[in-house]
Amino acid sequence: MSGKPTMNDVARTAGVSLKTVSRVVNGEPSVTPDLAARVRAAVESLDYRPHLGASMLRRNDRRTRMIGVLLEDVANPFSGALHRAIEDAARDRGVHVLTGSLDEDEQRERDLARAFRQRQTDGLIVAPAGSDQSYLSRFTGTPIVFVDRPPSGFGADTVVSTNVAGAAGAVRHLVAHGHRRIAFLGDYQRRATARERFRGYLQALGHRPGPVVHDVRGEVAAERATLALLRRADAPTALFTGQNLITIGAVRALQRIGLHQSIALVGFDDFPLADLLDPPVTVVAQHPARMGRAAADALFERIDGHNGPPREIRVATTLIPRGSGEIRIAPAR
Amino acid sequence: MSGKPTMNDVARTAGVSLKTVSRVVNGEPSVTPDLAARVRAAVESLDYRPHLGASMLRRNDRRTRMIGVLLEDVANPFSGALHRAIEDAARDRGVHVLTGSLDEDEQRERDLARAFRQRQTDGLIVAPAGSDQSYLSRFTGTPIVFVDRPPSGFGADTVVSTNVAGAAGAVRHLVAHGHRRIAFLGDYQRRATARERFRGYLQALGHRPGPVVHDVRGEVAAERATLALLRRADAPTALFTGQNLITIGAVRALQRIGLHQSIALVGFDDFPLADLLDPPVTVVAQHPARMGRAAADALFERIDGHNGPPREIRVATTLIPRGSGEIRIAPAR
DNA sequence: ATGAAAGCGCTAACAA
DNA sequence: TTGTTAGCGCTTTCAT
Repeated sequence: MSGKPTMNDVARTAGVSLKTVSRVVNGEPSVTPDLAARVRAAVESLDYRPHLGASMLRRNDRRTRMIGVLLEDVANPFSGALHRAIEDAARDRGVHVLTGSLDEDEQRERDLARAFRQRQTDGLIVAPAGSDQSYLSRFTGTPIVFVDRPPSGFGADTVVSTNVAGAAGAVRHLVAHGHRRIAFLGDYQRRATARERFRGYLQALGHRPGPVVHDVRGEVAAERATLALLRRADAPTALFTGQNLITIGAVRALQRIGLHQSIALVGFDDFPLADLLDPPVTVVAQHPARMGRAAADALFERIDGHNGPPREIRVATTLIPRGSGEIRIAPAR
Repeated sequence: MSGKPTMNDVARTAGVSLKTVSRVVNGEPSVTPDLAARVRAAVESLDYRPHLGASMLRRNDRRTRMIGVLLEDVANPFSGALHRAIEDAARDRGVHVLTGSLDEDEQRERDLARAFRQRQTDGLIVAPAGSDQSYLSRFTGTPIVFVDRPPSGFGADTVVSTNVAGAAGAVRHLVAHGHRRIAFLGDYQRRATARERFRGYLQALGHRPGPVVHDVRGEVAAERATLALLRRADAPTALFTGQNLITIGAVRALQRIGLHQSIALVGFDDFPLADLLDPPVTVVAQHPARMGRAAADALFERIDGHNGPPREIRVATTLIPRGSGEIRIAPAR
């Protein structure tokens, strides 16, 4: 009786059997109002809370009502928005969320996936860091949904942006403003998303692509790459940046050399305060909240027993013209 | 055998007793190498993973190696940074993190705190939404640490910024640049943090405060309040904004009426891209990563049995001059 | 060094 | 309607 009270303590206090307490706690109807009241009083006076772990151990459905979410980094805005949407969907169902940041580390992806599974999470939502998810094939009984990036070597529901169409739209937008030499600055090409965005870029430009820089990683690298690009003899008149941080790095570079009003820029993925910069940055916005919701919905369907083939859910992007993408090409003189 | 393998399945496969498997799995030394090898082989071949819930149920230390973290909103950058720092500290100890967003809803705070406790989390880190945490006094055996905001009606370790000193420093910075009419725009005064920042403002200005607007909530309200302030006869020459979103709202207002180069601004709490705005925004930066780490460290100390009186841990802020706060007062003409 | 029995807190299956 | 018994997967205690 010194530690937390158990069902047995409640039973003793209420003068009923253990099972009667269980019935009341679980809202089974077949209990006399009189007894139920006594049980509830005992629960109240002892401040008894059922032990979910113990109950789940014995229960037939074996649900922990807990899911695991593996994100790139819970501190970045995109991951944060995904996380929040998943949390909201989970809350509607009384499910709690375990999270972990992967930092592009595939070892951590495997470790965390295993650890969460070992905690009997009812399912997993994964924004993959590694380039091989085949280790998940042993995860029988734990539904998995991928988000933001498609998996390799393992099939499951996947929620991703319309990367090709979004990138192509961005580049066509620049073409419509008179640009012909449009540069591409993109993330690691080993990532499917980066490849897709590059594909969209190529698609929009037909067979006349501009200068291309792949495998740009992070803001600082993007700033450097942009500066290098603009010093070239065939310097582009417009930039298409394939990712968040690359866009910000490019903005820094343009401001630094005073070309922010003359070189056009469209970035893939929106970011906070993009509309407050000078000029405001035109982006292809992804919709992380919709993506998170879609991923959670898909996961819960699977948890509820849906058993169809893997689905690919594409979430449309939105071009948001704000200024930087509408800079027209300087008239030849 | 159709579901996940249990320790018993492993024992049968390896031809040893259940307890021997338990010993091997838990790394107890007293097992013959020969038997240990057989057990490990069986574990491997069955892909056996111990059931953490079951083990924790029987174990003496009763640790789930899971903590709960209640934040304002996992999607906002400050909460995200806190969360990430806590996650990193937890990972060092093999602990996993359950999170929940409170959205300033005190009901949700109580519900989630209870729910996490019911899941036997080893401890809780709470950024309180409500103005009364006395319900936590029933949470015996579950250590709690507060972060970002102090609790009311319940004593526990608390990690907060040096709000008074930070705010006073910001205002003195403006005074040093010639300003005398410095406005204060602050969050809900029922929040201790908002009150502290206001106190710092008053402290720096002695008994000659400028125009004050309290209870500004959100970006849009801040923009409106700023516009109203600047239309007044005694319009301030400088603004001190007591919170993130208020700062951004003020920036919008200043840009909109073209006063961003003439009215000085210092904001409490840094935000992404503040340095890319025009002018770059001077802020009193908080250090959410340090705060999260400090909160996690304090919590783990408590979990490990430390039993001293509640501690208040203050994390120093940093004034980051970027431009907006160094605008000098326009010479009288 | 190994194993058998008991039991963590709870629910399923069955009985009264 | 209520209670009894068994047992979820594991660790403890105590015997061998």
